[in-house]
Amino acid sequence: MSLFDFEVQATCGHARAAAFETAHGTAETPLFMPVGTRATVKGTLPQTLAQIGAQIVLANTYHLSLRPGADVIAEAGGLHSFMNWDGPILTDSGGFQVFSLADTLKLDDDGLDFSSIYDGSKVRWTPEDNMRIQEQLGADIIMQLDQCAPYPATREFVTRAVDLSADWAARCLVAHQRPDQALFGIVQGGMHLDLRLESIRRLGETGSASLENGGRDFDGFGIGGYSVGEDHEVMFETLGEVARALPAEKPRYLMGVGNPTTLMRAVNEGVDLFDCVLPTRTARMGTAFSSQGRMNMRNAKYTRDFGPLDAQCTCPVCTGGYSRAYIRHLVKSNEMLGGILLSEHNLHYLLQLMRDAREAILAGEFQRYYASYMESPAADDY
RNA sequence: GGGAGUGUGCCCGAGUGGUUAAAGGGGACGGGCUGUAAACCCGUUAGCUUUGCUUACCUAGGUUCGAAUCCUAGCGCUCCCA
Repeated sequence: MSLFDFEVQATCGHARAAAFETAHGTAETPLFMPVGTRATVKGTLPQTLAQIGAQIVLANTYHLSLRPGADVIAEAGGLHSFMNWDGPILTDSGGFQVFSLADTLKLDDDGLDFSSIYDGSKVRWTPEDNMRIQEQLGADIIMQLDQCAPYPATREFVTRAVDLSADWAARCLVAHQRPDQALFGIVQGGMHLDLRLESIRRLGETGSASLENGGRDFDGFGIGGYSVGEDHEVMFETLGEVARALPAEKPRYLMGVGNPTTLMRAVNEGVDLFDCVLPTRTARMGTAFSSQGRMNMRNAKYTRDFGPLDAQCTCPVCTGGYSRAYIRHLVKSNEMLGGILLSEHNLHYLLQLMRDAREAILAGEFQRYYASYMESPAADDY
C-alpha cells in the first residue's frame, strides 16, 4: 500500500472495514482515535495507548501552537518525538476552539483574529498560516481550518459556515506542502441535508480542480458540526446520507463522536473514524463504560463490589486485579490513579468495540453483531 | 479551689432578639460530561397527611408579642491562676 491509500477490505450493508496508510503506520477501520489535545491523552502513557491498541492519536493545533508553540515542537523533531508516540497522529486545525471559546474572534475576508486563552495575546490565522503551523507540528493527518456552527443556529449562519469552510478548504489544499502528511477536508452544514450536500459538492469541486492543476486531492473527509448539542436522532436523520455522499474510496471521519452506541450506529451508516474526549473525560469524572452499560463509579453500590469493572472486558485494568470497590475508593478519594485506570479501561472499551465491529464486517456478520449490540445493556447510553 | 471562655444540623463553622429550617466549607448521596481552558460542573442532605404543619441550635426553667441569640441553674469541654 502506498501512502494515504485507503483500501476498503470489506463492506457489510453500509458498514466498511478498511485500512489507511500513513507515514507512521497503517490504521485499520472502523477506528476510534483517542484525543490528546495538548500532546497527551490525559492520564494515559503512550505505552499504555500502544498496549490497548490505539492506532491514531489526536492533538490540537490551537492549544499546541499557543503553548508551547509550534516552533518548539518543530525543534523537538515534531509531535511524534515530542510526545514520545511513534504511531500515527492527527492534528485538528483548532477551528473548533477558535469558534467555540474565543469571544474576541474577528473574521475578515482573508482570515481571523482571536486572542489566546492562555495569555490574551492577539493571534492572527489565515488558512495558510494554519497549514504552516500544522506542518510544523508534523502530524500524519492534518485537518483543514473550518468553522463549526453551533446548535441551534440559523440556516443563514450555517450557510455562511459552509461557505467559509469550503473557501478555506480550497486555500488549505493549495497551501498544504508536506508530502508525508494527509490533509482532510471537513463537511459542514449543520442538520440541513441540502447544505451538507452542498458542502460535499464544493469539497469535491476543490479536489478536482487541484488534481487538474497537478495538485493533490483531499486524502479523507471530516464530518464536522455534529454532536454539538442536538439529540442523537437529529444527527442520524442526515448522517447516513452525508457519509455516503462522500467518496467511497476515502476515509470518513465523524468528528467529536462519541459514546459507544453512537459509534456503532455511525459505523452502520458507513463512517470509518471517530474521536472524542468522552471516554477520557468521563473516566476522570468517575464513569466507566461496560458491556452492561455505563457505570458511575461514585455510586455507593460499588463500595463492597470486589469484582472487575466489566467481567467481559480484556483490558489490563479488568484483568489486572483492580476491583470496582478499589476504583470507587480511588475516585471518591480524588486519587489520580482512579482517572488513570478508568481512562485506560474506557479507551480500551471503544477501541475493542471498533475492533469487534471490524471483525464482524470482515466476517460478513456485521448486521447480526450490530443487532445484538443494540439489544444489549451496553446500548444504554441512549 | 479561683478566674475566663465555650457548647449550632453527619463534621467543622457563621450567626448575639424577629426577613433563620439556620450562611459558608467538608463529608455523604445522586446527576451531567461528545473535533478537552474540565482530576470539572450541577443538585439533594430534620420529619410529615408538603402552597402548609411539626420538631430543631447541650439540658431544664425563665424574660418577651417573638429566643440559636437575653436571664437562672445544671451538665460537658477549653485555657489561665493556685
